[in-house]
Order: sequence, then structure tokens, then C-alpha cells
Amino acid sequence: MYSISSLAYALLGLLHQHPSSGYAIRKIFDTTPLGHYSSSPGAIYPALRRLEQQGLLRGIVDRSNELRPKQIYRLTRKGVAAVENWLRAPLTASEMDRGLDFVLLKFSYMGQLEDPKLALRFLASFRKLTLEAARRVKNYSESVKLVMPLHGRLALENGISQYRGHARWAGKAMKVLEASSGKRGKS
Amino acid sequence: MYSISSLAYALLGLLHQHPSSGYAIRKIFDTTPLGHYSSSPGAIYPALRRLEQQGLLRGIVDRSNELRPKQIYRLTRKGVAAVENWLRAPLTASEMDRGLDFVLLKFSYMGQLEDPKLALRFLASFRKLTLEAARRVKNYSESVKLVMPLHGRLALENGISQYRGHARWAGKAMKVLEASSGKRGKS
DNA sequence: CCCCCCATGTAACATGTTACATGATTGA
DNA sequence: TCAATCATGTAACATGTTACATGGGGGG
Repeated sequence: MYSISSLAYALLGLLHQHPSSGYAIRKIFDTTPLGHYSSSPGAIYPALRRLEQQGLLRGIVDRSNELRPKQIYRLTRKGVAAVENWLRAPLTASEMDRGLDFVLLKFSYMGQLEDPKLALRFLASFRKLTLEAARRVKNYSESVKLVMPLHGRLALENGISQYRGHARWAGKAMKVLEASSGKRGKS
Repeated sequence: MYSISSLAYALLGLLHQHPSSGYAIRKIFDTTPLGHYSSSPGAIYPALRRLEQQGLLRGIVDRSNELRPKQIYRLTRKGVAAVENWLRAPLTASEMDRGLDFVLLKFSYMGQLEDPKLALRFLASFRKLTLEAARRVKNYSESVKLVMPLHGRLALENGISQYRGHARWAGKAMKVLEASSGKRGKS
């Protein structure tokens, strides 16, 4: 079974915010840190049509500019459900394996669901999983300390400190979210 | 033009250390942090044969166990040159774009060349490039501060602190390498 | 005897890259 | 009028994933 690709999730999340044309999405990928994903037409347009075939979104032709029609893609009910299930599902180890970028993408989109608890739960898991990962790398590093060349050990150190940085960030982000939802809750 | 894939560089770097069979390489990918690269036979064996076709390595049949022959791959002169040119070439922005994992892979393999200056130059560039990247994200973040939702801003913060973490690591690693080459130089 | 490890492979498939193509519109 | 931008697409290609296949050897 082939699961939904990272690019597909990026597209679904954007369309969850608001319907857009393929071109508009390309611009976003071109001009923001999301640009990490390919903005090439050869990636975007086929991916959109695949998602349409899966029934997650539907393109309608916008003729407001009669002379320049464009496809505006919008999530179907099924698509909305898919995105929201994804965002609500607890963070898993296999999502971590897809790479931290993917996990942070999920976190970014999670703000679209007005549910502060959700993000806090996510961040708590994220913190736990990154600390575990740091520990695993550290254990590995110590187990091979004697045979591993210096450069390899330094690279492992890098990995450990990156994971710890993620964990620290999660802690801070939780505080920020608590403060902001506190404000929102009181108002 | 298609450039050499990350997996291919991972293979070349391993074979630069010492000749191995495809199976041995799979084991390494399976049991070390390099396992980030696919250890599936469907990835490894075709990649090795592609590199062989490009003349970067050559497989010879090892019959030391008559009943269990295996292909031992070894870099050709051309392959050694390719690896060493890669490792000696200054770190570029486009290598950074391939992802930090790739860059760290390069650093790890760089220890195979007995040239402490090389790694120091690499780390200096790496530090510079990561700090620049952090600054770019920060500038972007500030430029959109008013329109970007909270989660997006937090995700950007994560990116900034990750880049800074890389830069800090580079600084520390330079000191470690200076100390160790100092020791080695004196002895 | 059965299962796991050694060791290599292939086929179908999904995805993404590069490069090219089309045609209208807007602004200098 | 010329270039850039809007807007969408396709074709060839490279790479990787998943799953399956093959066979011998060693240990319980």
C-alpha cells in the first residue's frame, strides 16, 4: 500500500485553508518556506489530479475572468475528513520517520482546527519522541565510541543536539500556546 | 542533467572506506543511523549496478566461500576521484538544499581524507551557511508576522533554532578537531 | 526438520525532475 | 513590440518502494 505523500499532505493542508488554483499553490511553494516542496508544474498538477481521482478534492473552472479560466480546487467532504483525521490523529513514530519537516508541516496545519488541546497533545508527544530519539542516538554513539572515527561521532553529536533542540522548542511552544489559549479562553 | 543521488553518495562513501558486498552495505544501513537510507534490495542492488555502469566501481566475485559467492564492490580510480573531489569541494548552497542529512553525511565521510584543514574549512562554511539560513527564515518570519497564524510562526521559530543549533555544533566541532589535530600534530 | 540468515535479484508501481510546449495578458 | 507573468499541461527519465522469488547453509 502506498500512503499519501508529503507533497499531497502539503496540498491538502493548503486547500483546507482555502480553495486555490494550482498556479496559486505553486506561487506559495515558490515564495515561502513551504518551497521546500517542489513548485514545478510537473509535480503539482499531476498530484492534484491524483487527489481528485481519489475523491479528496474537486476542481471547478473559474470563469470570473472569462479570458483566463482557471481550475479552483476545493476539498470534498471526504477530503476535509481526511485532513482533519490526519491532524487529529496522535503523532506516531512512523510519521517521525518521514522526517521532521513533515511533522512540522502537520503542526503548522493543526492551527486550522480551533482546538488548543490538540496542539498541546501533539507537542507533548513530539517532545517525548524527540527525546527518545536523542537517547537512542546517544546510546548508539556510546556503544560504538571505541570503533567509530571522530567525524562520525561528531555527526552523531549533531543529531543528538538537533533532537534536543526540537524537544526544547516543543516545551517553549507549549507555553506559548497555553498563554495564548488562556487569553482567548478568558476573553 | 541528473546528478548523483544521496543514496549513491552514501554507497560511494562506504566503499571508499573499504570494499563490501551489497549485503554488507544493507546490514550497515539496517543497523546504524545511516539506515535513514533505504536498506531494501530493490534500492541497493540497482544503485550499485548503475554506479558500476558509470565506471565508478567494479564488482568482483569473491569465491573464498566456494559455495556462497558474493559480489565485492570496490571503487575504481575514477570512483575514488569522484568521492575525493566531492569531499574536497567547498560546501555549496545547493548541497545545503539537498538537506542537512546529506551535508552531515559528507562531513562524516570527510574524516577518511587525512586532512584536518579540510574539515575545518567545511565546518566554517557550514556555520556561515546555517547562520545565513537562520537569518533568512527570521527575516521572513518578521515580514509576515502580522498575517501568519501562531502555529506557522512557531514552526518558523523551530527552523531558526535548528539552524542555530547546527551553527553552534559547527563551532564546537571545530574546537574538537583543532584540539585533536593539535595532539596529532605534536606527536 | 524447520526456520532464520546469507546473498542476490526482479517486476510493478508511485512519485518526482527536467525540459519543453502552449497561448493569452499586462506593462514598459 | 518585447518581455514577463498568468495558467496549465505533457513526455522522458531517474529513483525509490513494496512485494515476491530463489537457493544454500547453519543451528536448535
